[in-house]
Amino acid sequence: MNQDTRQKILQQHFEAMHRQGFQGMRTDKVIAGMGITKGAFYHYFPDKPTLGYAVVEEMLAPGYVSLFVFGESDGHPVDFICERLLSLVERSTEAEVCLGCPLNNLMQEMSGLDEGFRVRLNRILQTMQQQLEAILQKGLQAGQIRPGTDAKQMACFILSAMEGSYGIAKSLQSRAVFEQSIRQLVQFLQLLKTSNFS
Amino acid sequence: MNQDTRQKILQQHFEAMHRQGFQGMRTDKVIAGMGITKGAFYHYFPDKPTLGYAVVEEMLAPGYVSLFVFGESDGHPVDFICERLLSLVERSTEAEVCLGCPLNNLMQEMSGLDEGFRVRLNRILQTMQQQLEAILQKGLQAGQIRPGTDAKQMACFILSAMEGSYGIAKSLQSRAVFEQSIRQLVQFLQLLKTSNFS
Amino acid sequence: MNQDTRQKILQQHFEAMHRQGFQGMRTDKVIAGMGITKGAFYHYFPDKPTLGYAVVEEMLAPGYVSLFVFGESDGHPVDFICERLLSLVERSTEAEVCLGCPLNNLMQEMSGLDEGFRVRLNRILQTMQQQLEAILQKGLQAGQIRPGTDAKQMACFILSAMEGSYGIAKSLQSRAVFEQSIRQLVQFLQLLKTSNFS
Amino acid sequence: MNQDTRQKILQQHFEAMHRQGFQGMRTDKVIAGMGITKGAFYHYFPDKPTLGYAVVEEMLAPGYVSLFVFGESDGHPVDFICERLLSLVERSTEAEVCLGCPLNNLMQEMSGLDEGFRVRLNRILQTMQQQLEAILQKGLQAGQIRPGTDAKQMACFILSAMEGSYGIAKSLQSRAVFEQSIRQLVQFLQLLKTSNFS
DNA sequence: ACCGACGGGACAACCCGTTATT
DNA sequence: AATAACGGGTTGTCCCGTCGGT
Repeated sequence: MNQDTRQKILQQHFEAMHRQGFQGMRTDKVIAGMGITKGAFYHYFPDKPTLGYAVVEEMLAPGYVSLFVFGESDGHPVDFICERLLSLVERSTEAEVCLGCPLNNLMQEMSGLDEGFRVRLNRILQTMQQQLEAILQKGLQAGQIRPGTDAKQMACFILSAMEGSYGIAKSLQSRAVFEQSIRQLVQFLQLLKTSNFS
Repeated sequence: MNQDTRQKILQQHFEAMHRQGFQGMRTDKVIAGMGITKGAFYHYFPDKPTLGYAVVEEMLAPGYVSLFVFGESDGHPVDFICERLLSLVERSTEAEVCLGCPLNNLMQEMSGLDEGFRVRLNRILQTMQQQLEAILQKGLQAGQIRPGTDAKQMACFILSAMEGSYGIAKSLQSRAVFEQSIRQLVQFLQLLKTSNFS
Repeated sequence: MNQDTRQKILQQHFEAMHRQGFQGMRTDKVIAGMGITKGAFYHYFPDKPTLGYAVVEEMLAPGYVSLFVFGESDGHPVDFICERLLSLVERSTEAEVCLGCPLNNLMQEMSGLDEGFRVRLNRILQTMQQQLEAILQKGLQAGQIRPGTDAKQMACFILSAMEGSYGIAKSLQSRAVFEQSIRQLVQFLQLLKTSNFS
Repeated sequence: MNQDTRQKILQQHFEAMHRQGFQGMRTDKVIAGMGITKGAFYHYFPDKPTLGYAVVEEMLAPGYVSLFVFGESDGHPVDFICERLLSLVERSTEAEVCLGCPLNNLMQEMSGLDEGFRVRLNRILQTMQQQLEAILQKGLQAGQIRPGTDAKQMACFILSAMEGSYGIAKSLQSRAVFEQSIRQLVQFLQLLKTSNFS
């Protein structure tokens, strides 16, 4: 396995999927654009869906499952989560926001159509949810987070608001909207802190 | 113009787009499934994109632009918004949640690819945003909403969280997730009320 | 349905199947050779197998199921069958023998691979077998055929010898072989007559 | 030359050809199924047709050319031939009959398409024909077979009926049909004996 | 207003064979 | 003796749109 060629195929198709969606992406166009041939493509991947799954697992997942990894010295749980959300904003360019969050794009397009995509995308989603849940749980036990907060539901809501912000900003083609929306989320999350309640 | 046929074409294609997306929808199949022929379709619509635009404007838009219409007797602005959000939850079935919000689906799929879709979908989005903004503004002026709240940004955030909830719930194929996520949003929104702060 | 175009598609593909077999036949080549386009082909047939089935039922079957239709005034059963077998020889040209019997060709190629072909080809085979069986039965009851002859098994054997003759002659590319082989069969069949036994 | 690998390639491809025909057989699949790679295949065979020819000569031919080898002590010529035909029936399983006679399958599929196959398959056919012819000739000279019998034509007919029986039985997927058809042939052949005529 | 035959360009997947390499 | 990457032509199928008719 020439991992170099395989990696290049994955990379180019990841970008094409990001731009046009999985269904809209044309493998032959991408292949021609790379200067390789169909033979090379089908040597590494049996078909288009399998390539798509590989893109999800090898290109998409790593960036997401490492987003909310919480260490001992990462301070207040809420601050950590907020910092991570804001880092998404800082890192993203106008162009990237306009293309949308690759994870969100694929979920909306493929989750309802293809089992293989759904399970892989949900795996990412659930990992992030569990990470957030664990962080919030820790804060609850440490008395840093307002009692009564449902860690699991809150984790789910954070993901919803985060992906929703990506989605609305994509449609409105505006990084500013993304930033504002995430900042609103962050403001709300601050209210989860024990100290912010009398 | 037999508006009946036209309407049926719109309806059937709306459902197909909801299920498979615009690109995934095959006009051939939908037409055959209706028991009519290509001639009928191309009599009313010059091509596939134009049909798509008509679906957005005539099938999609009405339901959304009427969602946040605020009357004099609708009580506290925040309560109104929350009530409207919860009505979305109540009205939706498991199946509908799994198919996703038609507006969100289309935005994620087509906003980056087709100008015609983007402007029409954004029109819906902006209408809802302005309605929410106006409602919040009213609450601010009446002293019902905590001063310092940015009405425009909050409107945008509400839409993000709402559509994000739809999106995550769709991928996880769970109406329960949708409900919990919207309820979390509602809880946060309650904190905007003046009375909830000491 | 423009039966004219459909019929031409069937005719051309029948000939191509006769020459190259079903798997070896390339629809696009045949289509191009006809001067029509893929659009026309797929308007009449959903896929290649379905076309193949139509060829079997509409092009192949008629000639075979009408071969052994026995009337009141057709004389001695054995003579009738022999006459029909010899008519096959007379009608066939050197070229036709070299291409083989279309029925036999398809049976050998497709019966083991495709259920749809097998049932349709067997339908033809069984019709011929039942016709032969009925003819022989009649001869038995009329005392024209040697008692003890198993009509069903004999019918089956006649078909085997007939198709086998086609097959061997095809491989040896020789109409003469076909003729000699059928004549041997005819000689044997004469021995079934009551009068030929002392 | 590692004859072991070469032999395994031949064996596996022989089976695949028996199942799917030469054109239907995919060298890719067979090679992958063996756990070897293309390099091994193309080390021993320059291309697919050449492999096919080797299968015919090394796998197919031996079994057929040894079928009708007549010794001094083999008794009455007709009985010998009948015994050999019945041995085919006895040796064959239901599954084998359903797959068809490898020789017959290949002849019907490839004789009209490929010169290389035709000459090799005809070589087998002609060997068997000459063997049968010689046996019958011997019987004629010894007065064991009815004078007037044309040894060459009869040899040809026997092969036709034998392969035809295989073919019809294959299509009908029934070993019983094969057995009955061969038994009918055997009964007819008994009539060639001098002693059976008054 | 609607029908249905057809054009025509994609597009995914298949599969035989070559070549550099060890 | 054998591997694995890769080339590249082919094949079946799909599907949007057109056009002449009724």
